[in-house]
Amino acid sequence: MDRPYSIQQLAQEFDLTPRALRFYEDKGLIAPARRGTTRLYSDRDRTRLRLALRGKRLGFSLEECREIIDLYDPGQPGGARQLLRLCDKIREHRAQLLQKLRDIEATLGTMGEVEAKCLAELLKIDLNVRRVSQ
Amino acid sequence: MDRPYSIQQLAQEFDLTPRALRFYEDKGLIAPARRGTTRLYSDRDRTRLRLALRGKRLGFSLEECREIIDLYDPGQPGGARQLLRLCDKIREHRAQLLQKLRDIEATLGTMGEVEAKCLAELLKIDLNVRRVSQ
DNA sequence: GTTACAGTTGACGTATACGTCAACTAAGGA
DNA sequence: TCCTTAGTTGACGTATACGTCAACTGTAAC
Repeated sequence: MDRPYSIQQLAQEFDLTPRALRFYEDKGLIAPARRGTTRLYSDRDRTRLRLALRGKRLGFSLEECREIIDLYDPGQPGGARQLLRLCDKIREHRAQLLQKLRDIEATLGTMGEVEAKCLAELLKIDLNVRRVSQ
Repeated sequence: MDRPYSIQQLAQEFDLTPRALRFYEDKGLIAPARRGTTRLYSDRDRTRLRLALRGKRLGFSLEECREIIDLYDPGQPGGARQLLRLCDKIREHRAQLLQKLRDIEATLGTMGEVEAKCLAELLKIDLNVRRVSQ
């Protein structure tokens, strides 16, 4: 279950280019193993990539994505000081996410109203057409 | 209630620079009136700006923000063809928003788990400290 | 062995979203 | 009238996130 992926396989699966994957590696988002010079992507890399793209869709920069991923995928638990910093970062990112949540809800709300007006307008036009064509 | 805002006032209110406001104008997000060469921002400009920044926070490009804003702030109702295109765009943007919503929920979920583990770890450390210091 | 092909490392190019600076202007106060 | 201040238009610079191409390498199949 742990056979490695080639860069092309991973790129296809996530609809990216090899260039993008190498770029993400450069930014510390993933760190695939190597056989010679060739990159071998593990399931862990795949998971980190999935999280990174999730962050991207939410408008986080790659740097922020790396931060978030490293929260989820920590090496060692670390000491109390580290853990407190981790909790702080979590709270910070959560605040941002909740803001985005409010933004989405507001947008969906207005969008619904606009759609309703739009449909009402279309209905009026349709009624006119039927009236004239009779 | 409709006194115009200077570029500095608007910039301060939204924590932007005048340069950013002029850039947004260049991209068609806002179109302030002029007294001579000086820009005068109306409440409508203010509203469009608010919507634009909301879009930005959600990771939309300025171009996409313009599209979204123009959905909300249409000039004339337009014919049936226009209205149908409008509905299509609404559905498209709604799909993107719902995807972001799922992404946020997933992220918040994992974040909660990580935080719980983190707090548990801190508690363990704290207990050890108390035990040793007695 | 060699041919084909996937992969690698630079290096430069590009789109987006502004920052920064220079040079000019228009308006209001001493 | 002169000076200060806010605003204007270029123009170039910069960070992010890759695209693109060139030149090389390693590996697998024949």
